Amino acid sequence: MSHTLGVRQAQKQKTRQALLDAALLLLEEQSLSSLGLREVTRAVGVAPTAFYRHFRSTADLGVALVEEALGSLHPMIRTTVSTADDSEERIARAVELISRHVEAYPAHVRFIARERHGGVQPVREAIREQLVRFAREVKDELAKDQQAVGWSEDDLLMLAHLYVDQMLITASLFLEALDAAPEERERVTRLATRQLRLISVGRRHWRD
Amino acid sequence: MSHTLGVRQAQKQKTRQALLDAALLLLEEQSLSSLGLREVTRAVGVAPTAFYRHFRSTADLGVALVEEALGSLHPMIRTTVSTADDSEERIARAVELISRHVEAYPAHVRFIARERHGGVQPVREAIREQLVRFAREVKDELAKDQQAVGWSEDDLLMLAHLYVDQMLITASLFLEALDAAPEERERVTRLATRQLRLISVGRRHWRD
DNA sequence: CCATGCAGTTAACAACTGTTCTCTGGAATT
DNA sequence: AATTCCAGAGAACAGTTGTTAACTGCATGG
Repeated sequence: MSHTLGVRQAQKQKTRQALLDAALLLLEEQSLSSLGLREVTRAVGVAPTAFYRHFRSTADLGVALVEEALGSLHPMIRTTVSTADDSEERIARAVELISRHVEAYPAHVRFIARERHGGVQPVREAIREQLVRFAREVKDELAKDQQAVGWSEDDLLMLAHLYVDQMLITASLFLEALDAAPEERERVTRLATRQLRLISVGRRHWRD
Repeated sequence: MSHTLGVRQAQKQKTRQALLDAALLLLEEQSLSSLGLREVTRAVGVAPTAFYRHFRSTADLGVALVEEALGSLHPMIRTTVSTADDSEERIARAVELISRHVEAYPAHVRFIARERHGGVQPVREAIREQLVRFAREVKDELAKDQQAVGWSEDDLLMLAHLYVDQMLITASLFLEALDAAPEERERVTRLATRQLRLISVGRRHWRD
């Protein structure tokens, strides 16, 4: 806001972003726990020691990637779930939204799916933390709906987590189908749609 | 069956199992894609080159671990879902069964959760293949139930995948809660129970 | 009993890793 | 205009990795 940051810091952020981008690319066919510091700097074209100017370790870089990746997932999840009442068209729209997001940011989706249960503890925790935040937001969104009158806070949070997990599973399926035949993507769409539908039916008849 | 296998092959299988065990132990705090061949042999106490007598690569060892880990998950999933009609007590029993399994084979559960979306393609495919098999079996089990009269094959398979995924999510939550306070495990139990309950409600009111 | 098979060993290789210390050029500050 | 600061370079380190080749000892089958 105050002023455009100097040439110095601009260049620094530029190489920092280059490191993040290169890492994300390399992580398409390996996990973070095997990603080497030199490997990343080599891909960017800077000296290995330059890495330390930006990150303490590759685990540290991983945590930064969590922020970036879930920063892009955030608006997607909000939009998806805020329109997640039961009507058939809205479920279809939610699935479509997930599909589009996977096409737009495949590397981000892959990273989160892979490192959520991956071998680097700080990264796992960062992801878990963010997903808990998301679930809470989803819960707040669900609470606004008229369907939620008889629901306890705990039950709403339970449903929210179900939605968030289901969303990640669906995104992961779309990811696997990315370079497959279009009919495969159609299959995933229909599967995800019906699973969401079943959850919605359960939600509608919960208070019995 | 035919005859007890010779001293030679017995010893071979013994070190092979030792390699698998050591690998599983090392994989508690890293992913397969960073697991080194020498690391494993060092832990067992054999020469690095001995590794090649049993596995082509660590990826190959990973595929073998999939067989082992899902071999132990197999009966668990069958039992869980075959008793998965709607009654409250049976849901509770299923969750209890998952919890017990995680306590009995934490390393197996961790391995599957971690490598399902991990960085080693052959292992990912092996896991996916096995889970599809499981889902098919679960589908067949569901088809036997009286509730399944109006259901199409596709819808049954859809529900089966939902159950399988939910089971893995729950197992993973129990795993994280393993060395936490007992109250945390109780929280996971109640969460998983209600999520399964919601799916059951959706299942009961599906044909509307 | 002797010859073969084969699980595991030893040694060596080129390549790679993370981390340290020292240095440099140019932007930022005074 | 002079000084400080600091992102990145360069070189070197001890340690690691996967893979090769040639070997040894012992259980096995003829």
